[in-house]
Amino acid sequence: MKEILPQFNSAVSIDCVLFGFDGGELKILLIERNEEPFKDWWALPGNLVGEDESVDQSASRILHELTGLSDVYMEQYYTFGEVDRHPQGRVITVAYYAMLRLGGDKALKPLTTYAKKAQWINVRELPKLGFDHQHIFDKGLEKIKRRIKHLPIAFELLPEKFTLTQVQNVYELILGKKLDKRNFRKKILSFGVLRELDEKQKGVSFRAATLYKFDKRKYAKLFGKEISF
Amino acid sequence: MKEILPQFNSAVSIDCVLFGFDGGELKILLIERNEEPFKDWWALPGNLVGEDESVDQSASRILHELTGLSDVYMEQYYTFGEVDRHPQGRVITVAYYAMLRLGGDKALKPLTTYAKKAQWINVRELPKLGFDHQHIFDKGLEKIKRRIKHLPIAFELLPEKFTLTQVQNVYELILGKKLDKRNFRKKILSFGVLRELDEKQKGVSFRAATLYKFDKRKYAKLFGKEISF
DNA sequence: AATATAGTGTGTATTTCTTACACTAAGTAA
DNA sequence: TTACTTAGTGTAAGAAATACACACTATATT
Repeated sequence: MKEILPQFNSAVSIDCVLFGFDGGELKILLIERNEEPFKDWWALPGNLVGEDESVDQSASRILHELTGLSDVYMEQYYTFGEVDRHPQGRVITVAYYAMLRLGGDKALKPLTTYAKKAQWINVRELPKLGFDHQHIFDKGLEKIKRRIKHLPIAFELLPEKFTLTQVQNVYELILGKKLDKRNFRKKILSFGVLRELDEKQKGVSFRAATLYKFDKRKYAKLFGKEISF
Repeated sequence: MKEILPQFNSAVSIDCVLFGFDGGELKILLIERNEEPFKDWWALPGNLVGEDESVDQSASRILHELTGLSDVYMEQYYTFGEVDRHPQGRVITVAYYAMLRLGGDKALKPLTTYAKKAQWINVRELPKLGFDHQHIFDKGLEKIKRRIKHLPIAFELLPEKFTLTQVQNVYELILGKKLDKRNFRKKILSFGVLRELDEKQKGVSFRAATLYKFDKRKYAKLFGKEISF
C-alpha cells in the first residue's frame, strides 16, 4: 500500500501567512531560508504535509513548530498549483492564515531547523520573497480583508482584554483605511459579542479606556445568523 | 528531476461539482463508477492532476473531458486533505465548482472511460456517493449560496436570453427559499448588468415575458466596486 | 365572443442601515 | 491649575431593504 506508484509522484505542502499584532503594527512571520532553493531569501513559513496527517493537522503542526502556539484560529484559504512554482519538483501548496497576538503573555519561540531565523515583519515593509510567496501573501491579505467583515477574526490579534480603540486600530490596519470612531463603536457593539469589563486600561498617561472581552458564548449563539462586522 | 523522491509520494486530484439548470431543477453531474474503489457507486467527476498542468488547467481539462464544454466560469473552493479519504493511497483533492446551462444549445457529451455513465441528477435527490463526495458537495453548495449574492454566477446557469422569472427561479433553487418578485426585480435590475431586449418569450400559453441578456461589458466596468447581488 | 388561466409587471410606505459630523469628560503631567 | 491627550457620546439625512396588492396581457377553451 505504501509502495510508490507512478501516479503518486507529487508533494503537497502548507504555507502559512501568520498575521501578528503587537499593539501598533500589523506584521507577518517570515523565515530567512538556510537551504536551497532560495537560500538566504525570505519566505513564508511552510513545510511538506506528512503521510499521516491531514492538511489541517499539518497546518497546526507547522504553526506549532514555528511559534510554539497551539489552539489558534486558522483557516485554509486557497491552494496554489502552478506547475513550476517549486524548482525541485511538483509541489502543490495549500495556504492557511492565522492571527496571533504578539508579545504580552508568552513570547513566541519559533523553532525551525531549516531557517536561519524567523522574524515578525511589518506588512508594509516586506522584503522580496522566495517562490510565489508574495502572491500567496497578497491573496491572503485580500482574503482576511473580506473575512474581517463577517467573522470575528480581528479579536484573535488582540490580547484577552482590549479597548475599543485597539479593535478599531486592527480594522484600520487590515482594511488599510481610516474609520469613523462613533460609527465603528456603534457597529461593533451592536453585534453583542463584546462584554464590557469593570476595568480600565492601566499605565497610560491619559484618560484610561474601558476594557472589553470577546464573548465566545454570545458569538456561538449568533453564529448561523450571518453577522456582518 | 523527474525521478521519484521519497517525499514525492502523494497524488493530487480534482473533483468538480458541476451545477446545471435545465429550466426547472438544479442538478449536478454525477458518474457511476466502473472501477474499484467504489465500483458501481455514484461519485463526483474527478481525476488526478497531471504532471504538466496546473490545478486550474487540470480542472478545465477534466470539465472538458466530462462534458465537452470549454470556457466555463469555474472556481476552486476548497482542498480536502483527510488522511484516509482515498482507500488506495494519499490523495488530496482540490474541489472546483462550475455552473452550466443544460439542454438547449448543444447537448453535453460526457466521455469518460472510468465511468459506466454520467448523469445530471437533481440536487434534492442525490444517491449515496463514494469517497467523501457528499461532504465535498455539501461544502460546494454552501459556497455557491454565499457567492451567488456577490458574483453573477447565476447567469452561467441560464441560456443567453432569459426572463427575470428564470433568474429568480435559479436564485430560489440555490438559496432554497422563496423570494419576493417585486423586490427581486428591483434589486437584480439595480445592478445594471442586465440588458433588456426587444424580444419576448415564445411558445408560452400566457403573457410572454421580456427577455434579458447578461451584459459582460457593464459587469466588467463595475467589477472592483464590490457589487452585491 | 366570452371567459378562465397563468404568469408578467409595477409603486409606495415603513423600517433599518449607513454616513457624516463636533464637542465634552476624564485622567496625567508639568 | 493648566495644558495636553485620548475616551466617549448623539443626531439628522440619505440610502437601502423589506413588506405588501393589484391590474395587465397573451393564450386556450368553450
